[in-house]
Amino acid sequence: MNAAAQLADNRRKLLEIAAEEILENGFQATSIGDILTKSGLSKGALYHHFPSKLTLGYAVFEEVFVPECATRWEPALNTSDPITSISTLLRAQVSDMTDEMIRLGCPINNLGQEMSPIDEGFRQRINREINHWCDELAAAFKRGQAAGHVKTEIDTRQVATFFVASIEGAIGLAKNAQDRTLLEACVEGLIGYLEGLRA
Amino acid sequence: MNAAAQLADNRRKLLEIAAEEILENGFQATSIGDILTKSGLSKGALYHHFPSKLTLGYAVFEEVFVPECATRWEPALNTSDPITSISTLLRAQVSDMTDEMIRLGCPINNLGQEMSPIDEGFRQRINREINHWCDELAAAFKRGQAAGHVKTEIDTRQVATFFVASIEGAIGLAKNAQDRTLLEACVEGLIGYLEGLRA
DNA sequence: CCTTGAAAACCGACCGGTCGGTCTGATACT
DNA sequence: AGTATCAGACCGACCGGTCGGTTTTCAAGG
Repeated sequence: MNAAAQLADNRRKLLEIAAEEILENGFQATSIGDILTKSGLSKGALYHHFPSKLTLGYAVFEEVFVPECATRWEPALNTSDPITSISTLLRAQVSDMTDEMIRLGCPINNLGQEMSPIDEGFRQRINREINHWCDELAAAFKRGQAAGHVKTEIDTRQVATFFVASIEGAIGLAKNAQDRTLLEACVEGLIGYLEGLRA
Repeated sequence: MNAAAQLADNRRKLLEIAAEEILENGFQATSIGDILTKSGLSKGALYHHFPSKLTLGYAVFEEVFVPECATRWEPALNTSDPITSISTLLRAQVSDMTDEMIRLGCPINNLGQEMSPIDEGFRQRINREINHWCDELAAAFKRGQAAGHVKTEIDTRQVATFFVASIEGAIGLAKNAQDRTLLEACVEGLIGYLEGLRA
């Protein structure tokens, strides 16, 4: 491996291990020392790549959590029949979730709940991302309306917001209970709601 | 004030200040030192009443957060027309929420999201409480069915679970955005869903 | 092809400070 | 006198972050 690749590799390793630790313990309770031990790298290496713990946290959010999430949801958005495609993806995502994922919940929402009230940098990043999802979802519903699959009288943006809230709430409930059946129940409730929006 | 009353008073003061700190910073990031400073009491006093920080946290949950929450929701549950009474209470609760409450979110859900994956004691307490809400809500819907106000074909327990998840998710979204209009939008979405359950 | 020099990358001992928790007394009530 | 109720000095562990020094890399000059 050449030097540039090694360099990028070390940075990536730090990011991914930090992501694991943050997902498991939250940002504040994540220890730099633990990240170093797990990665086998030194404190010098970490602080060479990231000027502070906070900066590392922002990078984890933007370079690990957000892309992960985008990959997961994109397939459902570019269709003319969003209610069907979203319902299908929803069920598939839930049944694909490991018990570990149930236990840990949504990385982005976790971070938001922990950090939004106490760090404006996190808050803005997370808020921007959630708005982005709502926008995309609302656009998908609008396309559904144009294609005649979705009732025209609904406020697409409001429906999108309610959808995101319900999903995040459902993941949170299942995380507390460590019980995927809770998540399944909520998803069926949500799908029932969506079906009510069909034209 | 006699001695016994003073004693109980000190314990209560510690509980309430600890509750404020936990709500603001989360449990792990809450410092015993800060609680002592704010209360004007000493470390000796705190560790006389509570053997550990964790025990204090459990007590805050059971003696502050849970009763607060119960007071807030009980009025909507003992009626024959739950959809109407819940919708009314929901709108009232949201418009009564201060900006501070929007910023901080739901104490119980906050604690659950932070502590459930890493402390079984918190997890069980929180899970028990959430189950209790779902039970009460489901019972209210059942009474609504018996009174002919709610569709008989719905699974009341599933609806109750979805309801709780959506509320918690909505509070979480509004907390991230620090924007009560998000909460209002979600509540209208949820009320729309409930209206669809009318017999 | 080799040497060289400076910059990039990395190392880990160390720092001040904070943490939760303990312990020894002092005080006040019974 | 004896016991419940503190007060606060103190403890070791750990925290994020710094810093002086070492190694690696790589282009330029010969």
